[in-house]
Parts: sequence; structure tokens; C-alpha cells
Amino acid sequence: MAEQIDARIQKSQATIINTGMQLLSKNSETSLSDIARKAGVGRTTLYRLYDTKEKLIKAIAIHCLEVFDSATKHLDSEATSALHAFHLMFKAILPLSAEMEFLMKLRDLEENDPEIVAIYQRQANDIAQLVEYAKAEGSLSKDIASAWVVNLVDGLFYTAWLTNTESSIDHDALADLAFHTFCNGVAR
Amino acid sequence: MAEQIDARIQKSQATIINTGMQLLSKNSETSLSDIARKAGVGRTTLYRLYDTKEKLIKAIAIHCLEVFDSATKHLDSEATSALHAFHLMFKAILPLSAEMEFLMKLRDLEENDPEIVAIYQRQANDIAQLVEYAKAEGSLSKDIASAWVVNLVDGLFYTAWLTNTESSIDHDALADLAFHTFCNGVAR
DNA sequence: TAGTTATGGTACAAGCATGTTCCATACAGT
DNA sequence: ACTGTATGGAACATGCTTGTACCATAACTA
Repeated sequence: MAEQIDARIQKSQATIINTGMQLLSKNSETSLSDIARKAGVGRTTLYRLYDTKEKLIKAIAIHCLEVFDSATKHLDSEATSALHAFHLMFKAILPLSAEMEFLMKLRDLEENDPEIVAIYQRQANDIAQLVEYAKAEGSLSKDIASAWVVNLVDGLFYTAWLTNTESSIDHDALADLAFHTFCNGVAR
Repeated sequence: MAEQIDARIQKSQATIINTGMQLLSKNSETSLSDIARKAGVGRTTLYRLYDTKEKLIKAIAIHCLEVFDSATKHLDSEATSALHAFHLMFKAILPLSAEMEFLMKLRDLEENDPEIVAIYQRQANDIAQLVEYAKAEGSLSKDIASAWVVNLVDGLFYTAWLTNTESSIDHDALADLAFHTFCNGVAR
């Protein structure tokens, strides 16, 4: 059923997506020539696979979102409670710092694409639902606006990413820190 | 002692900095022509006041950092405790969403400038010291890495900024939410 | 009011990134 | 081994942005 794709194309796409993610994260104005050179691929090939720079960025963004999806896929079945699901989510997402960085830095370019916006909203919706479950089971405060809690998750992703870039704390410890902060804050 | 600056220059600089901050926040690749047009200023004038695009961005960044500085200036004298200082900080910083957005979106361009990096580090240092004070007075948990707490402040700025762009919660309520989350998290 | 100075418009040069076309070559599928 | 297809290099066109130079005009300062 799945169309057989030429092995050469698959290889080209994989390296282009990866080096594109890497370079564009560091500098969102990186030229396609730079990406092609670093990827060890002809500039022509890049244009043949992705018509425009815009489409390349979109392809990378969708790739990142798919990585997020598959990382959190088995979360529903493994979590023993809504609150536990948040802990598992931090564990699953925080190691994906490259994808996180790309999505954060190029957010504005992505926001103009309806397809990407749709994926974003679906994922945000999933988290929003999880917040409601947690409130229902009594583990999250009902007095706090759900919108705040949803964005707090992103804020803790950001906090962890920041900490990761400047210290040697590993992802697992960061996930524990994020979850603890999420539940109890940092006061004594 | 302060040199008298021509009123025309002052006016030009003010509008250029403001519209530049606004446009570059939305799209970091905005051209100087666009900024000049939107600012109602000749492109020549822009180049006369800021030699290159890089210098303009730097000038805007420094402006934003100065706004942050003056907003948190009277914090030491007003705070009744280290913990209270964090609350006042949220109240003071969260309304500065335009400046926050600019600094966040153009972080990578700024990171290459030693002068700006120095300001960043000084401000980070101030927060780090505040964290130590709070730990010393017993209001923050000593078991949590200070680096995490410092970045959490930024993470909560980010959370508040996100929430502000998509909901109608005002800055004051957001500051209370941020402070409450900072201390106690969001669990019941 | 007189003199100085900033402004803005036009014109110009140069560089760079995007996007296209063509062709010989190398590789994948069978 | 054979056939079709992807590749990469070169060459080219184009448009946009940066940065500079000049000049008449308008606005500020004293």
C-alpha cells in the first residue's frame, strides 16, 4: 500500500531534514546553499525535493511535530493517573531538545500555515483535556485557569531547555524538576 | 553635562526604536526599508543614526534591557522579603510584553554581542542572588538547583506572555498566577 | 532672524539568495 | 546487466536588501 520510495530520495530527505533543523535552529536566516552544503547534497536536489524554502521549513516543522506525537503516543496507556501523565510527558518531551528549539525559533513562520496551526491546536487540545482530567480527579487546583496550566507546560519545557543548554543536568533529572515544580512550585 | 541632542534626532530615534521593536518582533527578517516606511522616516535617516542593521538591532536590544532595568530598579527598597521581591518582579516585568517578545525572538542575534551578553549576565546574576537570599531566609527549597529556579523565572515570563497573547487575563492577574505557581505549583 | 544641522528623496553599486534549466553521471530496482 | 530515475554541477535570470553619495529643503538652536 505504501508507495515504494527510491532509497536515494529517502536518504536525501533524511539528511536535509536533519541538517536543516540543526542549522535553522541556530540561525533562522540560513541560506539553502548552506543547508545543502552541510548536508552533503546538491542545491538542485534540495529544490527538487522541496520546491521553496517555505516548504522545506514546513516539512521540517511537520517532522518535529510528528516526533512529538510519537514520543507521547503511548502516554495514555502507561499513565496511572492524569497527574502521572504529566510526569511521563516531561520525561518524553524534554530529550527532544533539537525539535523543541526548531519549533520555538521558527514559530512565527509556522503560524501562517493552516496545516501546522491545526496540528498545534490538536496537541494543545490534548494537553487541555489532560488538565481537565487532572482537575476532575482532584489532583490539580480547580481555581487556576486551565489556559494558564496548559501554557505552563510549555513554559516548563522552555525552562528545561534553557537549563539544559547552560548546565550539565540530564534530561531525566530535568523532567523530575519540571514535574515537581509543576505540582508544588519551588518554595520550601 | 549631558550633551544637548537635537530634538529632530531624539524624535527620529524614538520612533525608529519603537517601530523597529514592533516589526522585528513579528518578523525578524523585516527590512530596514519597511521599518523606515512604517516609522515615517527616510531610509537615509535610519542609516545615518544606526550605521548597519546589526547596530540598529543592538540599539533596540539595549533599549529593552534598560526598560527592564528601570522597571526593577526600585525593587530592592520596596520588597519586604526575598520572596516578596519575586512577586514584585512579576508585577513589574509582565506588562513589558513588547520588550520581552523582542528579546526572546532575537536572542541569537544578541548572543554574539559581548556588550549585550554582559548586561544579560548581570541581570541573571541579580536574580541568582535573589534566589540565594530567598534560600537563606528559608522561603525557597534548598534542595532545588539555583540554576533551575533562575530559569524558572524566565519560563514563567514566557508562560505569562503566551497566556497574554491568547486570552484576556490582565497582567496583574498573570503576575499573581506566576507568583503562585512559582511558590506552590498548580497542584491541589 | 541667521546660521547650522538634520532630513528625505533619488540614484547608484554590489552582493546575495532564490529559483530554473540543462546535461552528464551515478545509482537503484528488477 | 539493463533500464529508468535521482543526482549534482554549472550557468543563468531575477529581485531584494544593504550600504553610500549627493542635494535641495525643512527644522532646530542661539
